[in-house]
Amino acid sequence: MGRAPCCEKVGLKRGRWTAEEDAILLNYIKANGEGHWRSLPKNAGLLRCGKSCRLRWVNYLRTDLKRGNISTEEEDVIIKLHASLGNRWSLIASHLPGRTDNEIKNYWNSHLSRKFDTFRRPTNDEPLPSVMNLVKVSPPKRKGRTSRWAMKKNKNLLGQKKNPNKEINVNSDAALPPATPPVERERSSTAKTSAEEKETEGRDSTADVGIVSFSLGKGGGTSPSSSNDQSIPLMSSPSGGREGGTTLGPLESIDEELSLTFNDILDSPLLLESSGIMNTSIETSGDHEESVAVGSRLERKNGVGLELSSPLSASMCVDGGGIAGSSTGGWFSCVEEDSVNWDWEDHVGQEHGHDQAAEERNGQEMLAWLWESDGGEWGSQSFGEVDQEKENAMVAWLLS
DNA sequence: AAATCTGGCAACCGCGAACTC
DNA sequence: GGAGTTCGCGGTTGCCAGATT
Repeated sequence: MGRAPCCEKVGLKRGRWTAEEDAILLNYIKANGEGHWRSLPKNAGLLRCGKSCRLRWVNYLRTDLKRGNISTEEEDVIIKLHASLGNRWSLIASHLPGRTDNEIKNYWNSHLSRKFDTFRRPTNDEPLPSVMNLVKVSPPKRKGRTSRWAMKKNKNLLGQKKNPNKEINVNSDAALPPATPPVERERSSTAKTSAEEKETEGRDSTADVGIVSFSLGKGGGTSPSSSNDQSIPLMSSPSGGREGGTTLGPLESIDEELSLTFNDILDSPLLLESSGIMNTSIETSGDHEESVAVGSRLERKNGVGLELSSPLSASMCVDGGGIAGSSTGGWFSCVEEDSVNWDWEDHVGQEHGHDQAAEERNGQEMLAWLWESDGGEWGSQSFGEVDQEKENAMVAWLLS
């Protein structure tokens, strides 16, 4: 079915909205309510496309919009939800009252995706480095403007400058936001500033290489495992570490306190002093421990699989019921974004003879395992505690 | 002081789903 | 049930501020 243009575009104004147009639109919606976007411009006397009016309202004029910085808490939510939901900005925005999908999308594209690019997954053409270098090498010096983060930093140091030529508010009505104001995303916490500084430093200077170590603690526990005894907790099972199996579900179900965000890693002194080697230790139940060096070796023993989806998150699964030897040890990824997802199977799996057929087999095994609840069918036990793990795994697996 | 360059963000575009008649 | 319309979403574009050369 074809789609008619939302409106006649001839003679319509485009580009930035003026304060006057904002006032007209705002007053009209106040009087008549939102909706009927197609007829709204005509009724309101605006020479704008209905879609444009809607967008302006949704992204800017709505009175319930939160103005100002994206807080670190919001940023963490964005990161986690993006890892879980992907680029479903409207869904992500629905978890952040007062934030619009466009705002979040822009924030992700301009702030967060760049961070993740640092840790991007190697392309097929690129050989997997024997050591995962987490520290950026200094790029060629570039001409032109520095990053806005650096600018903000400078602003903080030098004092706030005025922004002289932004549009003025059309009236004094407090309900009417200024038209296209400068939105200063001053970072609100010292931790964030610290991360930004690291980011800037990482770009502008040649970093020495150090060692990054962290451990995967089961049930929220952190098990110091690296040679320098420094470890930071990665995401842990929301169910808290039951003997015989730990599976991470979708990110939203993960205990906030136990999840490691990208900022946590960036903020970690471990990264600052890093040499690029990530030593990952998994302590599953106390009776055995697995250690892998990220990017170089992945040992898969005793049915333990590890998938480090990205430096943002790592998930592990412990064989507890019949999927031993699975070459898809990481049953699902909490990160859907390809550029972010560091899929062990692409690299390590080959080393271990991983192939497509095996992957399909494992998918079937996964299904079989999930199906084989005690009652033999879904719902027979209404997913008690024992099956919650499987349910989570199934949901994540299907999402992936 | 001018030119160059880049990041950030507002706005646009096109598609598909949902809705209406 | 089908055609037309509206809405909402995600990707992309282009303007602008301002640091650097």
